Amino acid sequence: MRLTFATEYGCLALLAIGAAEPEYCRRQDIVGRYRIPVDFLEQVLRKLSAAGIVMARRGAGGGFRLARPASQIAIADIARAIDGPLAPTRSVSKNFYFPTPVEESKAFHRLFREVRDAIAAILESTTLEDMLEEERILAAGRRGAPRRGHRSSAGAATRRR
Amino acid sequence: MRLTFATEYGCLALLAIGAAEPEYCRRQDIVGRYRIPVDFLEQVLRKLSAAGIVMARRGAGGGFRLARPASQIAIADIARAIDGPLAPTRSVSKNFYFPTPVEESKAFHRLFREVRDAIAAILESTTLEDMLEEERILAAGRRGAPRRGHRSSAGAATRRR
DNA sequence: TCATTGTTGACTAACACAGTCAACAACAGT
DNA sequence: ACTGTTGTTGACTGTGTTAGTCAACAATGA
Repeated sequence: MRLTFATEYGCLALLAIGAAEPEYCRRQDIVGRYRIPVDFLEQVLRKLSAAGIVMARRGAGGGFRLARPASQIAIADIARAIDGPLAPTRSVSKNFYFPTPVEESKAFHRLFREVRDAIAAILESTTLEDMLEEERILAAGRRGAPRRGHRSSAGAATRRR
Repeated sequence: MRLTFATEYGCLALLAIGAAEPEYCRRQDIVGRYRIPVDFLEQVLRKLSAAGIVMARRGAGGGFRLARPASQIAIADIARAIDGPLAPTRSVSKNFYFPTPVEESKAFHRLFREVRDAIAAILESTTLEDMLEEERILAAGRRGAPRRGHRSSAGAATRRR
């Protein structure tokens, strides 16, 4: 796995789209909230749409919204839709397997698979809802105690799904 | 982190070099044991040498050997020497930090850091010695019960360091 | 001195990444 | 039916990375 800018932009975009639910969110609104080149964002949204993560509606009052509840969208789904394999190398990828030299060593092959599992464990069990909630808590924290040494620290998101 | 062929070849090469200890291991010996393009291997060994993981000696009876005991070489050292950052994205890399878009979201930034930590935890705590031993056990297992349903399964390598 | 070994730097084809662009298609309100 | 708003699609480009090759060079041991 290498998380490219595309996936990073995709995550930010989904934060904006998720926050706008159940309203449709325009590309301009996304670009207004986060610093993303609008023409590039277009491509990213296309992939998210093709993967069935967001749905679009054209015309006035149109835009994008989540195709299913945020609690049903794992971060792993997002990364895979945009950047492909989560695995550090193709030969240990479950969804994008392809042979690579490391298969010549059983030990290293097993180790890399272990890395893959560790990555997947985190990204599969964390949902977009977790991220939205974490952002909300942080925003509330900043409003609640405007300019103080933030004490509540927001904690890790609760894992569900 | 994306583990390229270079790192995969490097791991295999170190398996050969480690197994030859305390003798020097020639490039030809490495290429004999594992299927690696010799001219590419050259570049990989150069990086491992520059990183102080292997040392070389020229001339007859020369070759490569480990610059320190296999138990002191973490797999993370190998990957970093050859492919750079372990982190899934530069903005959460400790050794190769560089800003990326995801920093606009505290929640995602934290999540990606968590992924980085999970990867590092595995790769920092596993050493080349663990890999050599795992390979030895597997080889012995294959010799011990030549063509049977391998029952002993070799188990996970013990973590040290 | 000579064969053996590693060292260095340059080179390349193919592909991925990040970004841009223009023409097109659907939808809502009037 | 018209108009403006919004997403859709495909093509394009410059830069860097990946994987691999090559040739000239430098040290070492016998």
